[in-house]
Amino acid sequence: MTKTTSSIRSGAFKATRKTHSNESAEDYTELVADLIEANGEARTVEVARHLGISHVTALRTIRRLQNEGFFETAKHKPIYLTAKGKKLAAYCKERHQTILQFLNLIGVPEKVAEVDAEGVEHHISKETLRALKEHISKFAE
Amino acid sequence: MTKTTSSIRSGAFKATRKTHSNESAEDYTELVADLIEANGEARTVEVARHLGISHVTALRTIRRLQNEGFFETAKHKPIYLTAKGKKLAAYCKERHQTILQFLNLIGVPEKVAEVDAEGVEHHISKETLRALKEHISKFAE
DNA sequence: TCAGAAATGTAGCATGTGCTACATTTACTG
DNA sequence: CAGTAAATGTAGCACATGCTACATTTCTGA
Ligand SMILES: [Mn+2]
Ligand SMILES: [Mn+2]
Ligand SMILES: [Mn+2]
Ligand SMILES: [Mn+2]
Repeated sequence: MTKTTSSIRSGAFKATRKTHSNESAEDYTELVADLIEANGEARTVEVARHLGISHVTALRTIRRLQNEGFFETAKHKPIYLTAKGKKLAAYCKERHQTILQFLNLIGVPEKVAEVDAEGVEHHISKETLRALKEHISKFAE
Repeated sequence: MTKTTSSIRSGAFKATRKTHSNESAEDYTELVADLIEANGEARTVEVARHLGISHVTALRTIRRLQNEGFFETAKHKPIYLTAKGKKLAAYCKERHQTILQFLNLIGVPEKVAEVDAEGVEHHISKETLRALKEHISKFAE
C-alpha cells in the first residue's frame, strides 16, 4: 500500500515561519513608538527593560532593524522610526488593540488577554482582522 | 524630567518567547499523530514534507523532541509518540479545530483561516480557548 | 567640575532551526 | 537477487536571538 501522504499543508507552516521572522520588527517598532510617545524618546535600555531581555540583545536587534529600514539611530543617540517603521508600528498598535478588545468581549481575564494578544497578534491576517472587527460591532449591538 | 517608564509589561513578551520555544513540540506531535492515523506510521521525510522543511532539519528536531520525552524512535525506524507526546498532540489537535471553527464562524476565508490557525494556536491560553468555545456555542444559537 | 551612575558598545559563547552536499542503509521492482 | 530509488544519517555552514563579562562614553548631581 502506498502512503496517502494526507494532503500536504506545508503552506501554513511556511507562512507561520515567515511571520515569526517578522515578529521582532513588529514588537520593536510598536514598543519604540510607545516609548517615544510616553517619554519623548526611545533608548536601548528602555526597550530591553520592556521586552525583558538584556540590553545587548536589544542593541543588536535594533541594529538589524535599522539595516532593514525600520529605525534610524546613531551611536549613543535615541532611536527614531523611519516612515516605514512608523507605518508598521501604527498598523501593529491598532491590530493589538482590536485583539485585546475582542478577548475582552468574550470574557478573557485582563492579564491573560494581554499575554495572549502579545503572541497572537503577529499571526492575525488582514482578513481575520477585518472579520474580527465586524464581529465585534455585530456582537456588541 | 525623569522617564515615566510607561508601566513595563515585559511579562507578556517573556511568555510569548516561552511559547515559541514550545512550538516545535506542538506542531511536530500533532503532525506525527496525524501521519500515524493516516498512514499507519510516521517517517521523517514525511514530517519534513508536510512542514515544508529539509529532512535534515526534521531529523534533528525529532531527535531533540525524543530527548525531551515526546517521541520514541530508533535509527531507520518510524516515529512513535510517548504518552506525553500523545497527550500534547491530542490537546493541540482539539485546540486547532476549535480555532478553525471560530475563524470559520466569523467568516474568514478557508485558506486564510488555515494559515492563521497554524500560527495563532500556540498562543491561545486555556482561558481563551474556553472563552472561545463558550462564545462559539452562544453565537451559533 | 568631577566622580559615580547609567547607558552604550564589544567580545565571545550557547541554542534552535534553516540549508546543501555527500555517505550509508533500507526498500522496492524487474 | 541485483540494481536503483527512497529514506536516513553526518558534516558543516548560516542566521537570529538569548546570555555574561568587561570596556567606554555620556549624563547628572553634589
Ligand atoms: Mn507581540
Ligand atoms: Mn503588541
Ligand atoms: Mn502551528
Ligand atoms: Mn497545528
